[in-house]
Amino acid sequence: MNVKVNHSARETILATARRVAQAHGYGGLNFRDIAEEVGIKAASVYYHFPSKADLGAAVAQRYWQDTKEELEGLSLAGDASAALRRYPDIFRRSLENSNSLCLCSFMSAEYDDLPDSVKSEIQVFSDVNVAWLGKELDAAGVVPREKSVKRARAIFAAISGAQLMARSRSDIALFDALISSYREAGLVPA
Amino acid sequence: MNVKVNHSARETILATARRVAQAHGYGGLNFRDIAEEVGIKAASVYYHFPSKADLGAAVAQRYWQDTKEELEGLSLAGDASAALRRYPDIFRRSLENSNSLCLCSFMSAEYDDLPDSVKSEIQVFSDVNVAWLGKELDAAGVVPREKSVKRARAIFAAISGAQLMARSRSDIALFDALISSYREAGLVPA
DNA sequence: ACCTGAACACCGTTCAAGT
DNA sequence: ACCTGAACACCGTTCAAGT
Repeated sequence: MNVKVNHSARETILATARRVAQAHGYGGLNFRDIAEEVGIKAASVYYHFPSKADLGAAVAQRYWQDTKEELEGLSLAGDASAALRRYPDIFRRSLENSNSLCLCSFMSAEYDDLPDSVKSEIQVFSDVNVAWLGKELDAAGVVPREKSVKRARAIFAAISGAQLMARSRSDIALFDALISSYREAGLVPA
Repeated sequence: MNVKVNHSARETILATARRVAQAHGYGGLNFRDIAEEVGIKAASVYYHFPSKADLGAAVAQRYWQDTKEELEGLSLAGDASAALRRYPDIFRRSLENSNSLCLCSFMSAEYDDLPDSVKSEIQVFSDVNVAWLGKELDAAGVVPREKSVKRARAIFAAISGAQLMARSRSDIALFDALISSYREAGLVPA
């Protein structure tokens, strides 16, 4: 696996903005704070991203691209059942990481206040997740083929909700209990 | 049923703030816009609510109180199975109402930026929902008694997630499909 | 190519002062 | 009791100027 570490200011801005957005949302993103963390001035951020909408869209795009790569890695690491079993861990890791929320969930809440370019990038995020889940559900054969996309959406929504509820209590054990309950009920493959 | 219409400025502020918070979150609450809608000046709002934290906490408290009343009404209207069947409609109605999100979901996303007083009120909201669901699940006998609270939490989290995903697409049919999928999978009583 | 100081318009919030 | 003008701090953005 080729891990690329990029030290350019643009990449540092992107990484910082992503962290901020997962904790405070698009509305909580502000160029002055990001600039301070990166070690440049707010006005300099505009050299790399001409507007807040551009920064937000770039962050959201990178977010789904990274997730897509991670999901592809999951697929390669084992069979479909194993991949599905490990899927919730992606959401768990956000919580482990300073009680962070999925960027897509936060921005879904902020839907009314999002520029169109940001909206469409976060929709790609859920599309990527649903497509991956549908494919793995098909491969695992746990659900009739014609139901796999519908079930994929349900799993994505339910796990997003579990992460949101766990965040509101800063309680990772609650997240685990919710996933376990989804499995017991038969929504999520065990 | 005694419907009380209250015309005091305080009540009008509360109702306006609730609507704004369900669309734009706690961060999106702003005294100038609320004041304009109410017909007073921004500074006057501070007479009724000494700080934004106080307004937020009052809105969140009223929100769970109203929901509690609505749930009690649901319990009285039929047996436990019927009540459980109609539970998702509460979340559906928010979407029908200008694609609004549950206040608790929005504020769970904003957790890091919430005053403690607001945090604790929105936690009461989920407590109220989980307690009601647990009670009805027990009465309906759809799940072993010792699992009813765990299942109640799972249902609440999953339905919250469905509402969030549907909002991000402005698509009520998606909400319906998700709930239907939860029922097919056996998570939510059909 | 990349960065900055300084400024602009705007907004959330505060508070002393009004009636 | 209820409201307001005026001020403050902050934020997104611009731009001429620096290296």
